[in-house]
Formats: sequence, C-alpha cells, structure tokens
Amino acid sequence: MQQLQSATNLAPSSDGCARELLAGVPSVMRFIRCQMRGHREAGLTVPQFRALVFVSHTDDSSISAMAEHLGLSVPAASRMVDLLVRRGLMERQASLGDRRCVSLSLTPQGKATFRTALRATQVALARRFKTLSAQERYVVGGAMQILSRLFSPRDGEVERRK
Amino acid sequence: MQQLQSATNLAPSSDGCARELLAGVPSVMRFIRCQMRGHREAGLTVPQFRALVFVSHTDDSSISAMAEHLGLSVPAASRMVDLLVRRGLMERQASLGDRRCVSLSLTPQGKATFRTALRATQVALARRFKTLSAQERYVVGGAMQILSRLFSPRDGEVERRK
DNA sequence: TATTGTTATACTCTATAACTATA
DNA sequence: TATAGTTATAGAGTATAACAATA
Repeated sequence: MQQLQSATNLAPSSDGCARELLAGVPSVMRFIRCQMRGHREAGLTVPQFRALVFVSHTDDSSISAMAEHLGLSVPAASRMVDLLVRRGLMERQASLGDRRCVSLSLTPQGKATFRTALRATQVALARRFKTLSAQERYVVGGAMQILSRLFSPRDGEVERRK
Repeated sequence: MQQLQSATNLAPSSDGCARELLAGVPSVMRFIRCQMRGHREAGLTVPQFRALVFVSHTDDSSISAMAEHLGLSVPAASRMVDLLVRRGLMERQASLGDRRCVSLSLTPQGKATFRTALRATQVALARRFKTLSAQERYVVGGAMQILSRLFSPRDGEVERRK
C-alpha cells in the first residue's frame, strides 16, 4: 500500500507505540483467553496452555525451568503443575540423576488437549484475520516477531528479586 | 527496508498470523502486567487500570457499561469497583434519574494514580521501543491499530450468553 | 415483570514466607 | 549449607446463580 512507501515518516514515537500497545494488546489477550477457556473439550486458561507448550517443547523439564520460562515464581509453577496433573494432562516424575528435581512430561491426553486448544484458538484468530488484506497480515505478523523478540521472558523484565 | 517492497509476497497466512500472535501477545502482556503491578506508588493490576481508563473517559459511567466495555460480567465489574472504592480511587453514587443505576467517578487520588500508572508503564514500554528502528516502530504501531480494530470489546467475542 | 446491582460461592492465578527432602 | 520443590497463606480476577431494589 501507498503508506508503506513513506513508512519512515509515519513511524510513531516510542511513546506513541507504547500508547497503542496499551490499547491493543489487552484486547487481543482477552479474546485469546475467552477462546482458550471457552473451548468445550479443551478448556484451558492461557497460563495452563503456556505450561503445556513449554513441557511439550522441553525434554526432562524441571519446575524451575518452567517457572523461569513462563515468568512465574517456582511455587506458582508447582501449583499449576498440580492442577494439570489432577486433570490428567501432565506427569511428575522424580528425576533419576538428582532426586530433588522433577521431570515433567505430557500424558497422551495432555498432548491431545494441547493440540486441540492450539488448533481451536488458532482457528478463531485466523477467522478474524481472514478479513485482513495480505498487507495488513504482513504488518501484524512482522510486529509479532518484533515484539516476541523484544519481550521474550528471558530478557530481564521478570527479575525475580532476591 | 527492502522487505517492505515485497510485503505482499511475505505476508503470512491467517493461520501463521494466529500462531505468531499466540507467541507474542502473552509475552507483551506479562511485561505490561509486571510494570503496572510493580510500580511503587500506583500499583494497579491491568484490569484495575482499564477500569480507571474507562471511568475517566466516560461521564456518568454505570456498572453495566463498564462491564460491557471491559468484557467482564456485571458482578465482576461490581467487585472491581468495590476494590477501587476501598482503595479510595473511585466513587459510587446512585444515579439521580434512575436510582437502580450507579454513577461512577474517579476521586482526585484516582485520577492521580491513573496518570502515574499510565506514565510509568508508557515509559517502561517506550524504553524498550527506543532500541527499534523507525521502520520497526511503524510496523508495531500499525499492527496495534489493526488489532485494536479487529478485537475491540464490542465486536462479538464477549457474547455474554443469555 | 424487567432491569440494575449486589451477595454467595467457587475456581484459577499469583506472590511471599516457611518448610521438607536431597545433595 | 545450598538447592529443588512443596505447603501455607493471602489477595486479585473471574464466572454463574441467587437475591434485592427500583422502575
């Protein structure tokens, strides 16, 4: 589109970006949350979903690794795992090497639920995106990559004090 | 930048967009939440902040208008107001015309806290954005406008059933 | 009776502090 | 004693269902 030619002129200030983010991100988040939680079979909250993502991507995950990755305190992660274990989606096993550590894994049902939730939410989001032009999708996709990089959990903002 | 010339070629599918959103938005949200809540004087949660935004923008706000705008149930909105009233940030008055309705307003302290939280969070976000190029800020700003439009609370996803 | 709020109840998310078990 | 987790405690966010007050 035409505006892209003069993108540099139209670039908002850092402060303008901040304002827009503060308006846009919580709205999207609410939508995602509703979709996740409202889904009949899966019915996950966003943090639960993120926990499943982490464990499905990480072999021999420990509680503390999960906490760090998700930006949670260790007790919060532990309770989340409790809940997922109770729901039959995750398993805790004492790590063989160091029996203080826990080794997390998804049950088959956990994997299935995870995939269902992912699919359902992606479909709901994609349905919204269908109304966008290719250009707009490009902008959204690009912005998400920038933001993921800028706000990845490892980079500071969590700063567990002490 | 070069890629922008061929933006249409690189535009992700709706589904790709969805995936990226699901990765990026929760990270940003966590950052915002930490900033809001962690701020010494203000110390607001995101929903509290959003409630203050709504009331500060809306004359003679009612509980149900607030609930609808924020995508909350009416009881949830009512409890949020309780909390903000207890903290001295908001006031409830019976509406004169229709005494079932409530008329919400910010106290002077509420206005001050709101502005402090807004400023502090914007500054924290803007600090991150300073490392971006003008081009990247353009992409982020543009995406936020698109997303705000696409996921504005009034447009369906809330769908309070019955 | 229909509408606006509030109360009751129940879960999840999250933190900090105190504790337990293993190294 | 240091480290990995868990339990205890507390407060916020949220929903649905039942209730109260006003129109």
